[in-house]
Amino acid sequence: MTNTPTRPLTLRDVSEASGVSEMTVSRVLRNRGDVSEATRERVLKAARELGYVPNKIAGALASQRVNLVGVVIPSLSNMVFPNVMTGISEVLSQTDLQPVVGVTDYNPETEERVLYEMLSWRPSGMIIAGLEHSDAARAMLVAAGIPVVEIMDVDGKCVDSMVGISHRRAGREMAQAIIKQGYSRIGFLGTKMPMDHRARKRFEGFTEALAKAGIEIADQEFYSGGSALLKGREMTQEILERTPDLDFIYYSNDMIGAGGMLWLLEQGIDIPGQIGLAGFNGVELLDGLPRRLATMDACRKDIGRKAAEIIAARNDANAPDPERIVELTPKISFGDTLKRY
Amino acid sequence: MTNTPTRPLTLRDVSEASGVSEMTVSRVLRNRGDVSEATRERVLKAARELGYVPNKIAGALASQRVNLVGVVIPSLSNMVFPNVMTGISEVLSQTDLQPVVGVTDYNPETEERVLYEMLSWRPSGMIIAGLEHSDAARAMLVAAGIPVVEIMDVDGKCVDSMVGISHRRAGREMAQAIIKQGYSRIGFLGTKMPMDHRARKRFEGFTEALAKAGIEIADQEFYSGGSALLKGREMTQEILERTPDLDFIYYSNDMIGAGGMLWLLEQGIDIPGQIGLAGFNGVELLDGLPRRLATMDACRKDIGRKAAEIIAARNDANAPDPERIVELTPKISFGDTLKRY
DNA sequence: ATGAAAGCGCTAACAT
DNA sequence: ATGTTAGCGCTTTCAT
Repeated sequence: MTNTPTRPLTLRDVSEASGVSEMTVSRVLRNRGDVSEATRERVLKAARELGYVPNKIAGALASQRVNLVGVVIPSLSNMVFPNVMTGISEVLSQTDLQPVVGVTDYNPETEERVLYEMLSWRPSGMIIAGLEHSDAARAMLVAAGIPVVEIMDVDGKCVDSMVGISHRRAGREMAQAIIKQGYSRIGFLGTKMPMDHRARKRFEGFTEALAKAGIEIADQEFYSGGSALLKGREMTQEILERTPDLDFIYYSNDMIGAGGMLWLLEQGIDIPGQIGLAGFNGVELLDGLPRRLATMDACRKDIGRKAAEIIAARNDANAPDPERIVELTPKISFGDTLKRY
Repeated sequence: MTNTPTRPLTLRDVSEASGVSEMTVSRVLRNRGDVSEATRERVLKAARELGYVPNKIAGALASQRVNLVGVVIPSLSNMVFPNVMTGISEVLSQTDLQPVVGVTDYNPETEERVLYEMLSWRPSGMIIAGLEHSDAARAMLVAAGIPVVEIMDVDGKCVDSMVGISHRRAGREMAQAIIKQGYSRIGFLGTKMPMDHRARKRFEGFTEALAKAGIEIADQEFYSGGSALLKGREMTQEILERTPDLDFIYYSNDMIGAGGMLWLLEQGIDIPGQIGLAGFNGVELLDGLPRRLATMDACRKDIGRKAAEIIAARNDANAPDPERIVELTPKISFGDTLKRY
């Protein structure tokens, strides 16, 4: 503030400026231990006037404590993970912990690298999307010796703890609801992402439940890249040209579902009478569409919140040990695109 | 890998396991200095088998170098900043620098806190959205003595460098295009966010250009919260009930513009004949809508890329000094909702 | 090509 | 209530 330092300021600078030992300055700045109000103010004043910003690197090394929580997610380009982040932030902001985000692009090697980088900062906890990781990644997570919460999915084994929904079950339940409403010529449109294990599990659950009712997917197609809304529009047209007698389309996410819905409405097709539609996610973004798409909420914010609570509890010596496995249960919203009795 | 350590591993552990001094282990792990191939391999093997992850905290303290770049942005809940992040990541991934994201929720106090936290980790550079910051925040940025790039906006003074577009000009140019096409009863629908200075500047540029043509905004309204698409729908209905003779609506972002468009199409209103529409941002997300909304690309990814390039160059002693001020120039896409000759 | 010593800027633990 | 000492786990620098 007073001058432009060429060298970053240290505790020592504040100590000298205030005439108080480094240790006491440190105490004041961290609100730790007893410090008289007088010294306290002198120190604060000096720190403020110098524009001192503590060096957390040194602090972390000395205290062996880092108030960072690593969050490893596959993508930021749909609303799913930002919503999860919101839940995480809401909870962590009540503690002294801070989230640090890393993005993997659904790439296992990138995930490994991101994880390695994060762990090398010795965070207090780790939140990571999915249950599928390379052996090396899993080994790192174990060796880190910190609380690890794997999120989004509970269909599998976790390293330490997990919070999520069963995507297999989600797929199954949607299939059951569709069958129950009398649909039988069912198509599927999804993303071509071999590494999106949750989408895969939903699809598996979906086909499995159909099979149990003696129904097979009548047609299906997978896309990659491009605007989801546009892809939904295009693919819906294509699949119906190829298989005109479909009476239902299940989409792997709400965005392509919305694209399909808009196209069908333009064609004057009766939804959900002539053809029914459902997506997945419960994207608030789409609330303003002409019809509400049938969907299933993935509990994104709750997942983030719960995961952060687990990390926070495990970092708090006084807190009771939290549950290690938390399964949330999404429910179907029928919206306007899935018949109901 | 071999056993589950209760204490994090250190260089010393690798040193002992490989029978090589800590210093040499450090050299191997960082690919620095001359190390014989033989020792090199012994060290790598030991490190791998132990599952050693270096402690960057100690490394950073000793070397006085942190390969982190702080990125401070207001929000993750629309696609704008994720797009910026993509550009930043693309460039930084070619260097040894890593982005660390902080979110301010358009709140100056939060921004100050996030900034303080980040700077306390002594990052190698800082990218921060906007030119408007509290005095304290600005002082911290200056005192940090690191490259700082303020992004998104160039209408103002920067601390150190800036990359963005002129939102005032963007608003002006949209107004001029609208006038040129003969529209004259113009309404505005926007977000109520006093801290979104860029939206404010666009609005100011817009009204200013209208004024120059002797036109005043015929009606306007601001909203906050909720689904943008839905708000666009509702507000469009409201503004037209209140002011039925509007022949154009300018929206502060594409999402509410899309909501408005959908509603107008449902009403059977002729777009862009009876009423023209324009938004702002160029959201790819919306490509699949029945009509393409007129808009202006905010150059989000390029802004991220350019900002990261500046940081990277300034961290590279061999690189030439980059330009400190970069103004990108968005252009209008007329889409299907703004008449053209 | 390898090692030894010093110290980065803090905080824990122990005085006083 | 305040100060002193000894590291935290690395890297820099200087030997060898």
